[in-house]
Amino acid sequence: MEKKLKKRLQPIKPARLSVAPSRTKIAKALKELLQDKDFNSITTAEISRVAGVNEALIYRHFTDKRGLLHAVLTDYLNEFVSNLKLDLKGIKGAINKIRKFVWASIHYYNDDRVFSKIQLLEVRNFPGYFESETYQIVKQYAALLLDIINEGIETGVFRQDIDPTNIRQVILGAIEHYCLPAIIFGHTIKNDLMADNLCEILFDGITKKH
Amino acid sequence: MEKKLKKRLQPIKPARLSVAPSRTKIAKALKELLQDKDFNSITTAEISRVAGVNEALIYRHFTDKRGLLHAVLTDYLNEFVSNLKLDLKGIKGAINKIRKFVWASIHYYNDDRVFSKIQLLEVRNFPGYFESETYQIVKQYAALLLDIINEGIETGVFRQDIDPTNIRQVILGAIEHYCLPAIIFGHTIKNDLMADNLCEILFDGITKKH
Amino acid sequence: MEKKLKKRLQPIKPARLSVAPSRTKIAKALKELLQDKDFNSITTAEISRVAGVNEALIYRHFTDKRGLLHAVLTDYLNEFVSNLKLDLKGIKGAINKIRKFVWASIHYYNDDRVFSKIQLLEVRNFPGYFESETYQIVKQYAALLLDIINEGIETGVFRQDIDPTNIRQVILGAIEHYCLPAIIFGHTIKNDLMADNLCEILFDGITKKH
Amino acid sequence: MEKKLKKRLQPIKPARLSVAPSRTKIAKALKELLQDKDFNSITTAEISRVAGVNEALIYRHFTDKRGLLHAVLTDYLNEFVSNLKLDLKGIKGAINKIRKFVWASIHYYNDDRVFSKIQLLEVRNFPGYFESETYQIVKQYAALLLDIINEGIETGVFRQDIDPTNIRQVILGAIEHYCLPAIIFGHTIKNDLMADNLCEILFDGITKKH
DNA sequence: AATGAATGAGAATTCATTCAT
DNA sequence: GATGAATGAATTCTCATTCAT
Repeated sequence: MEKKLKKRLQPIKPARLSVAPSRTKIAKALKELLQDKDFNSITTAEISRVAGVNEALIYRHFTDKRGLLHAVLTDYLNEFVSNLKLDLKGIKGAINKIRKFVWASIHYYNDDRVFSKIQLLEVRNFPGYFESETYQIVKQYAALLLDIINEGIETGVFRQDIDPTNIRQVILGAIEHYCLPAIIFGHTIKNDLMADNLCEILFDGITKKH
Repeated sequence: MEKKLKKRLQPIKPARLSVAPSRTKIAKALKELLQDKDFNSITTAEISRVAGVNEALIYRHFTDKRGLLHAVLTDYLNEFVSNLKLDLKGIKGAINKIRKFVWASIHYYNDDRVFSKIQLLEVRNFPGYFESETYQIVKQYAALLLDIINEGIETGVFRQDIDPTNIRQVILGAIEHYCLPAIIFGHTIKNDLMADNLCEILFDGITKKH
Repeated sequence: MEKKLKKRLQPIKPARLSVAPSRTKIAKALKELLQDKDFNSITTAEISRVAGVNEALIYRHFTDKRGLLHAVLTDYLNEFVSNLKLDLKGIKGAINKIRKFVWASIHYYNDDRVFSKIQLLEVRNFPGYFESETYQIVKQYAALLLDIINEGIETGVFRQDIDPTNIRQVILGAIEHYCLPAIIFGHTIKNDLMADNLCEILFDGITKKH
Repeated sequence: MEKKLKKRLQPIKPARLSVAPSRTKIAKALKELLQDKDFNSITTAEISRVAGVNEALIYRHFTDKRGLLHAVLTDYLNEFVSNLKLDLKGIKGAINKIRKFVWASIHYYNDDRVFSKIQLLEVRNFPGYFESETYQIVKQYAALLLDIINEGIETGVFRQDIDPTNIRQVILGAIEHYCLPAIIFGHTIKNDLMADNLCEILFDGITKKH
């Protein structure tokens, strides 16, 4: 009875807080370190030191040093993709959806440089990345875009003479390379301007129309 | 004296063959190994074994293991860029030049998967890459494209309302992501078709024109 | 006193069942694991997983990982030695006793391969083994044999010109090496035949008698 | 020509000196350490420290920490077996050969305690031992004994009613267990006495003959 | 130009064990 | 009696790189 009382008196915690706090500390420590160094030059010793926990604990919570990274990335990407899905709700028309998609993607790359760097520069190089869960989420992201393109084609606003996956690749590549210099050299991206420009090109091409 | 005589009797070789044969062997060995593994998992021991030379010799010819890679990449990129420059000679009009540029780039990514993989997946992740000679050559490549775009704008075939460097990024990104899946999963790229599709989108955009 | 009372109130169980069930689970788990791996490559984590209990519980019931093994071995050896003592009861004559001893020993090695392996291959290598309780029981076993030999010498059936402990060593060694190949390579031992052969040699030697 | 001269002027070295001196140092260091600790508790760091060489050098000369041990054991056993073969030359009669075999084996166990300990207590427990080169040499040793036994049976001095491999196991076991206590507790073995006693028992058995 | 030998420095991972609850 | 969380300590092996010759 006393126990029950005690429990009730404690602040209500959201369910997600049930993950071990040390796990969170470790993840946080990695994120922090990624701000300054690339993943490969971060040691598990460092991570544990920054996290203030024992090195072995990393291996309780994650299979691996790389497992840790993927867990962190997965969390992050999941959040991004689900946010994006939400953002796209209620938007009418493939055109507008693409705009939103482009804008949000740029926003994401702009916002969290740590993850952008990993995503755009590091992770592809990791052995096993293309079999990882992380990559599965990236595929969801790409699938989202493909759906929009297909919708656009079906509703007659996008051209039908080109394979939609090709279109998708162009868009993804365009977004990425738009952002890449800023990521690499640490500039800020003007989100609105960039998104507008990019969509302009995507929708109407680079030739001058008369 | 005997040696000299011997040399003179041999067929005349171009100057560039004067580089030490061991240097070439080493470079070749690395290229060979890169076919199967990524650079980081190739050891200097392996390189020297495959090359059939002493491990220490790597350090006679190159500053570093990474130096070796950059040398190899530099050779490769130099060749590509100078070929591309040549290819562009005599072509009239920004449109046609872009077509050529796109086609040649895809051709390059399609042709030598080893270097494509390194270029698109690995090298960006290397510490110091963006200060490397290799990157300088890549910048030449990008500059080439920028020149064409500027020409197009000046001659009024390309739209003027968008920053040419942005246009360039879109094109570079589009090319890259067009090729990426094939690189990653080992498909062959249909060069002509891909180049045509890509240029279609680039020139006229993805919306349906009436 | 209270404790005693409490005990009396509980349903009457045979004394040995009073050991904590978790203790038994742990011991059982170790035995199970020993079937496939050697002791050193079994981890406490594994043991607890197989036992279905918490890892820390091992340290409630046993001082040590090794302590656990010794406890398990001790149980086992105790049973064997007391059985052997029983078996020898009522047998008349040193010769017959030796036969029984040999037969029973082979039977034991034949029967439980897990313990044979440990006994013949592993345990001697453990630091502190020769000070362990387990070893004390093995010494009882050896003492049993020595008694028989002494009896045989006193009753005039065994030769008196050789130190009985030497005789004992020969017998123990002979038994062991008779069984060793089967233990190592997993054959079955033909108990009766082996025991007969062995005794033949022991009793009369390997030279041909005329 | 000059080179040749130079070579000839150098002191003649035995071929075996051609093994890298560092290799020898490492092997020696291990042997030294084995005097006090068992193999598993010796670290590579220690070995290299005692050897006065770099730790990594161990891995140049040997595949493994265990590989090092096996190399050392192999050397040792090879020497022993070839000595034994030599010792047996010129001896007539299976009986005398067995005597020699027994005497030499005890001598060997008596002489180098380090190796005896490993051989009798440690090595059997190593994963992969029974597939190792070391074990192959031990098999040669056992084969040598089997040959003698077979000779004895053929020439009618040994009994024919028992499988020679069984006889062999008895002899090997007897030798081993004769020596074991001395190995374990560090006594010295009285080689002649022990060999005589052992042969007595082996040849004529333990029963009193009238 | 070439090499055999040697090395410094690191770094990930494993595990038995302890402690607070 | 039982447990989840945490940890200290250790250790093998890898590899790029250097140096004397």
